[in-house]
Amino acid sequence: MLRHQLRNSIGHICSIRFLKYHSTISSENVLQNRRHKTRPFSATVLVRNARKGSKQSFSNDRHLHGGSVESSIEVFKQSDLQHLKSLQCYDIQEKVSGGKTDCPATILVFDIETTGFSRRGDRIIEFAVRDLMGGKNSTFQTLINPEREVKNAAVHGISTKMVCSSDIPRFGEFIPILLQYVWSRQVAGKPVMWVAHNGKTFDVPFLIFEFQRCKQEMPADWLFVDTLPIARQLVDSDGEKISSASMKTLVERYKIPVDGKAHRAMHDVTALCYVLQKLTFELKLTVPQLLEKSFRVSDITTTPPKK
DNA sequence: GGCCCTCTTTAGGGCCTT
Repeated sequence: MLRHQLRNSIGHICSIRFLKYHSTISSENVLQNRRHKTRPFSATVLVRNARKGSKQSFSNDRHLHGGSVESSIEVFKQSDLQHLKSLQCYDIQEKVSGGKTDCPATILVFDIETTGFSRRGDRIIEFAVRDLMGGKNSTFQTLINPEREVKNAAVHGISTKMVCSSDIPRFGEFIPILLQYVWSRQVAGKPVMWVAHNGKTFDVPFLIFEFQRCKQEMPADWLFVDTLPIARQLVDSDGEKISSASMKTLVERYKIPVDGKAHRAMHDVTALCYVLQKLTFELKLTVPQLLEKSFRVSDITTTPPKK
């Protein structure tokens, strides 16, 4: 039995366990040859200040532009982390010593906040991602300027005033920052596997439409995994399939001690990291099996967004 | 809007995401 054990940056102690490595799908199968190496994330993007006509520099350094772009955000309390550590079955630190693992993909857990549910009519206003491998700069989040009123601030607490500002990057300005982040995390010869809850019908189509609006193409070697259909395979104590597979239900099921505000992107990303760990352990899912369940942008049916 | 389930498949309703 070969285990893939990953470490994320949640206090450097969280782990994810995948049982039974018997891949029928290899990195080479899912990734076109690339020569990326893991690099420090130091994206610098010139963004024109629409109001002042000047140029500003964005990077992933902490607390830039009024906190709109941040890294390494801690959401869970240390006491809660100790509780979670006690639930682990092994010591992840040993398995990732040397900073290398045999995991066949770079796993990026992500979440977005939007102005609503319509992929065509609404826009992304916040993006957060966490590389399960952890380490320095493993997290990344930013507000995004939708250039329109935010009418659902009651849901996530993100107001029009917070995002419709010249110092908040528009999505087109965010894309090169995102690509630089991914580039800094991607391991040579291995694919990037994006993970989101209900990603196939929400997060990923939103990303696709935003890229289309900006006339940009998403990298062909990006794969996506939706945890919602996976979670729907869970059964309750009576052996019946669970009636709800929402994030709220899963957080309660696994007794994940969340802190902070739900429906903020990084909060939900951190919760999903724990859910993914518990989910894959309970269903005995390996990373190769997750890769087999993954889909590509080309698998999503889309029509051009309305302008 | 896509997916899943059932009282179904020539359909309808609920879930899930903000």
